[in-house]
Amino acid sequence: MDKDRFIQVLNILEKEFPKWNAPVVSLMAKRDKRTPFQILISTVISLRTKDEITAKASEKLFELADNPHDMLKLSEEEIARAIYPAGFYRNKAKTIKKISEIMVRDYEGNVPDSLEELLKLPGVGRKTANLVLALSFNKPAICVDTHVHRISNRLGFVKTKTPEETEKELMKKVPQKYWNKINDLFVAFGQTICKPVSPLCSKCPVSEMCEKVGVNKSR
DNA sequence: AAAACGGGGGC
DNA sequence: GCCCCAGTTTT
Repeated sequence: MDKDRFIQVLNILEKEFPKWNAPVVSLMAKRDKRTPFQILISTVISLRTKDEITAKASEKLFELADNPHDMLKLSEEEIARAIYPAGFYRNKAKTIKKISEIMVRDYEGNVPDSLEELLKLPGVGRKTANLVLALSFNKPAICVDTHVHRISNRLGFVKTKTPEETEKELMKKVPQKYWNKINDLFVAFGQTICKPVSPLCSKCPVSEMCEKVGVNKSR
């Protein structure tokens, strides 16, 4: 699959899943009204967690604290309780607390806006850092989660083993103006149609361009 | 009853 | 590279 077809896929998916209105991407629904801190914390909560649950857990936590200073007033137990349904709650609570501490101590309560600084934060890897850059600071970034990794490979656009390889390949092959659309569209697409197991190829709007129609497993 | 879930860290 | 975190939803 060449570059033009990949972009064609993005365009088709964009019609299928209009911006801010994707069927299940509720984490994104209010993101333009969220502060960078809220987006960062939501993204931490979202690790290995569906976005509807993420959205609910985030709202509950933000009722208690929506900035790093207030967050530090909460105990780990209180944070864990608020985000409990999202899973990995103890790890995430610790991470949220540490991040808040670092923001207050080193960044005057702000979220750093460079990839290097974000990656230094505990619990923040490439996926999280890139998503924060894209959503909080409107910077071009390709956020490669399991959906982006899987779908890019299924389409045959890349042949990679790790998300990091996928990120590099996509950055090479896709013009920058499309970078921020990829994650949005592939997550919506991946959760509803191009699912990891038993994808709904018969309902897929881009099956004609897919090299793996009828696959039954992840890649 | 299993497997899967918008990863990341520790080893 | 492997294993852990974890409850809820889906198959």
